[in-house]
Amino acid sequence: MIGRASPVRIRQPAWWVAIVRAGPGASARLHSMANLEQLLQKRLTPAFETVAGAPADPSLRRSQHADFQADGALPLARKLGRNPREIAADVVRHAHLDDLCQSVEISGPGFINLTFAEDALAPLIAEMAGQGRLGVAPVTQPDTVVIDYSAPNVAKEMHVGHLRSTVIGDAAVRLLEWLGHRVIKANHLGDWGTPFGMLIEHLLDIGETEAAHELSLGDLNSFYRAARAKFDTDDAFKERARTRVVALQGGDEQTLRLWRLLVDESEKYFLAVYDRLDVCLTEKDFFGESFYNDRLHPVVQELDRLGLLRDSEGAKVVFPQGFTNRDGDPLPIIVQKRDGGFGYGATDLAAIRYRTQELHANRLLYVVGLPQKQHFEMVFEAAREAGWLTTAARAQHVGFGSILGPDGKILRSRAGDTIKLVELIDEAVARAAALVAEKNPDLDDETRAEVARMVGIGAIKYADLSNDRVKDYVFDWQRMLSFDGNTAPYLQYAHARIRSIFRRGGVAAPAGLSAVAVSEPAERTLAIELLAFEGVVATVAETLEFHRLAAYLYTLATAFTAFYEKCPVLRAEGETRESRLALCDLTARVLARGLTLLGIGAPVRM
RNA sequence: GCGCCCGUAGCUCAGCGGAUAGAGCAGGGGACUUCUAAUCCCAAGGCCGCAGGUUCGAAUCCUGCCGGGCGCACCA
Repeated sequence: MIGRASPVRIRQPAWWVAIVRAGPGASARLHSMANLEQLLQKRLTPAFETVAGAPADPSLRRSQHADFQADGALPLARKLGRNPREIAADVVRHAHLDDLCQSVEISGPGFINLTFAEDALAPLIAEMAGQGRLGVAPVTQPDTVVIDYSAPNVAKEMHVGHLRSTVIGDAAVRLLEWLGHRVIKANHLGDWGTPFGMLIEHLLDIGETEAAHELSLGDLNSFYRAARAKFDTDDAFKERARTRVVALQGGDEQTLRLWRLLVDESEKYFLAVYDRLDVCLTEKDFFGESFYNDRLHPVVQELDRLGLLRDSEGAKVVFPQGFTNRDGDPLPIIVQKRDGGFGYGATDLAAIRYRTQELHANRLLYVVGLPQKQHFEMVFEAAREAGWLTTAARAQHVGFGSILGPDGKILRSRAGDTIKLVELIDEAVARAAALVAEKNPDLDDETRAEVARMVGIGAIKYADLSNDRVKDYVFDWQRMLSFDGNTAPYLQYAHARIRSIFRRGGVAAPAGLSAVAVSEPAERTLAIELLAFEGVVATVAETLEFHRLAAYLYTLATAFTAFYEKCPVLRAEGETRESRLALCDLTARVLARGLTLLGIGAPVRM
């Protein structure tokens, strides 16, 4: 019953890169007009093909020298035996760009610098502003995605080790659901296994009422420790615990009732934590290890029938291809232990089989720490060999690094214990409340409390999501709660500040504009940034690299600030004012949407 | 031993085949009768761990080292 984020694992820092098994289907999506890169891609690809005589990548990217640059002419030089500048010129001749670009220049060794025309940007922004979905169309072919995340252990406290899985998994749920995929949240609760013998016996010792009381208070650690202490020191207790495990696995009704009590109380507690953390997990999302109990024997039988099952030192195992141990021998997944019990390998295989064959999922995400990378590689390989993971379905280990303290070691309390998640949340909200009170004393108590909650929780989540998830990151209150830099409070403030423009001006966002002026450089920069939203969302949906979305939002907020410095809004008049108000509103909506996708609230005032 | 990950400015991090390597923080210098200064501007700060290689072009790809960390059967 050691959950996926077991402290044993978390204690050990590691940086493991997630494998992204590129399956056959990045989800199909509609071409969006509100994506400048895609527009250029569509125009340049045929031109490159014509010039090269074969499909050739235009190699488009954002540029410091123009809005975009296409570098695809350079690699063609050798292939075609021509000067790359001439190739670039040829491509430009064949590409229809007049209606999009005000300038197309060839520079350096053969870069094509592309600058959009105001007349092209104006209606695109107007169109984006007119849509609720901000230029991001729902997918045409939704995936059925199972996201396996959070995974706390029954009768054990949720601690910082569960933070990343919960936060990253929650962001994945929000993003993929928003894009129109069918998302199934799978909270792989550690609710089964040998420790339940001692936990149930301890429960009996102190009485059900007292046990329920302790657990409902969230005092899970002391409950677990007390059980553990007796188990380690009291032989009679140890024997009772062993007997109890047998009864549990044998389906003894009284034992199952007590087990259920433990699970129920723990689930209530976890739900309270999720609520405080503002994550989407509900009581319907618990798919604990015990859920697969009935499906373990069938897994063994089917592996046997397929000829994949081997006997090794008395245990039933499978040897997925391509893995060896320290002696160079094949590395097994233990399916059934020598004593007849099942290990996590069996549960994980049963879960894959269930998810692909019964839930008909075609994308499986495992938001689990990087030390388990090899384990998942092996399980995925075994599942492929068994035919449970086919080319139509893909599994992705969404791995992540550790959270470090200021000393560069795994984050712990000063006493050296793991830090409870609730304590972390309390501190974040308390710090945020102090900050908000100091910055804006005019807010009423209720608003201030609500803002503090959004800022505090947002700071924790954003600190996590704005870092490349495969790397470790340093947990630092000062930095994550700063209103400067790439932080949640900065983005939230940028959003609130825009909303205050409308409040102060007593105006509503203009609707139904056919064009939004982007003649000022700061307007142009902001417009181009806004139109990049769709591309970023699509990329992140595939890679689950949420720090890219975070970086985008920060760049957008920066672009807005520059615009706001240079371009008066309420003091402007006529069409200019309308147009700028539209830019303000659109920026605020993209910021709010982006933050929402990350699971972070965007207060309208703060 | 085999395998995997990380090493970029003083600090925290982006960039991962394209032009002079970018932010934020800290430190230096400026800008407030404000559309929220909870802000912005300027300057300074880099043998992109080291050495080879591939390429028209390498922080980015390959190989080998160095440093830090992790995994390698009945715990998940």
